[in-house]
Amino acid sequence: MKNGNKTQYALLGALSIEPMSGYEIQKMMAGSTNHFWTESNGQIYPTLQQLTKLKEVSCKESYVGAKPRKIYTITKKGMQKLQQWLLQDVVIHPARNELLLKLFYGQNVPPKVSIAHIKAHELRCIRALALYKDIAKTLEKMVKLKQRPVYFLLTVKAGVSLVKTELAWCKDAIKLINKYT
Amino acid sequence: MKNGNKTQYALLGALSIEPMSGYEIQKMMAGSTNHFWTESNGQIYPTLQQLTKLKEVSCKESYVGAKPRKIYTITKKGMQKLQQWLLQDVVIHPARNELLLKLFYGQNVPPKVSIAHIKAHELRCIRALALYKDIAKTLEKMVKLKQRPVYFLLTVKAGVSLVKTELAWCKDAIKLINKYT
DNA sequence: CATAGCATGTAAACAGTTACATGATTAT
DNA sequence: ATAATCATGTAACTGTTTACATGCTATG
Repeated sequence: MKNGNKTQYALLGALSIEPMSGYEIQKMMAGSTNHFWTESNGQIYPTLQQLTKLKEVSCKESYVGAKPRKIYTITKKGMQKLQQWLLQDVVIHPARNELLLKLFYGQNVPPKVSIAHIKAHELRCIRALALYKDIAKTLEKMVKLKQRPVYFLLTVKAGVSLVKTELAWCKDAIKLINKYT
Repeated sequence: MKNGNKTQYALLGALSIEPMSGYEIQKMMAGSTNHFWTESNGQIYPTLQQLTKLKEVSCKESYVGAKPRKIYTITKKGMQKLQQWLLQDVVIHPARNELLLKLFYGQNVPPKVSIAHIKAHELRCIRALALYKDIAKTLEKMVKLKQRPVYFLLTVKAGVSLVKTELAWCKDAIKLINKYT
């Protein structure tokens, strides 16, 4: 596990909130970080084992009936590693947007094809926006009551405003295609 | 080379504009698709060889002095493959945003750390915006004169509006942190 | 008793970057 | 001369997803 591996930091971060099992980390991420970070279980389980070996997390098995659950807790060493990473400059890694790639080469197909791609994207955005707005509203109240740190709210707000911008761009883009093809 | 490999489509698309060498494809992408798509030379050269084997591009060596340059041209077969891909629904692959990940776990470090990350992002955005705006202005004129398809303009406009939104979000985010920590 | 969800894990295949290697050409 | 850039390519490493395998538990 090299230093560039970000899965480890995502997991340490999750465990900095509270002790969790691998499965719970997955569910937690699905409901909160999914729009800017995902991890597959093929990454989560091996990485948790590696972090255990490095003593950056500790593992306690608890049983619900005969069913074992491994609850991981971040250690002091793990916490220090997480903090050290948080202090470092953000590393930008190039984005890949398949929609924009297809539109860029849209000249090779009829305009209605590109318009259909944009309309499909509009739908995805509308769905995402509804989701984020609910989460943002709830978080906003909790932040004001100091029941939750402001940091979660920031990321949701980023999601909301970016999706709104994309929606406006979709409308604009369709108009442009209709006008100039 | 499986069907999911998108590098091949990015290259076929590039060659649908005009015949180019691998090096020129790289340069072209650096100046136009970089904000939504990049390819490294470790991907470009092998993929061009595979596409040649599949007869989706043809290769002609030209010499500038003793220096060989391989100019690739898209074939009918390659064009059909590109079009078929353009017709297919856009496949969304999960985004990864390290800035938002670090902010999400910002509770573990002093607020000034998160604010510094956001300010660094602001700088990146300002630089990107200046770049995109120039390109957008030029393209806009060319589109109106029908000297260039509208599709390039769409992707730059997406870049401009997203970066503007990010800039506004940065200001908002810093205010929120200052208020609630 | 079947099905969905809980829970953990592995292996294979694929994707992608980085560093290295090579050598010509152009500009200073 | 020497540095930068043009130009092509390979190999090693790392990262990531997908599909598979396993088996328990709760619900209708």
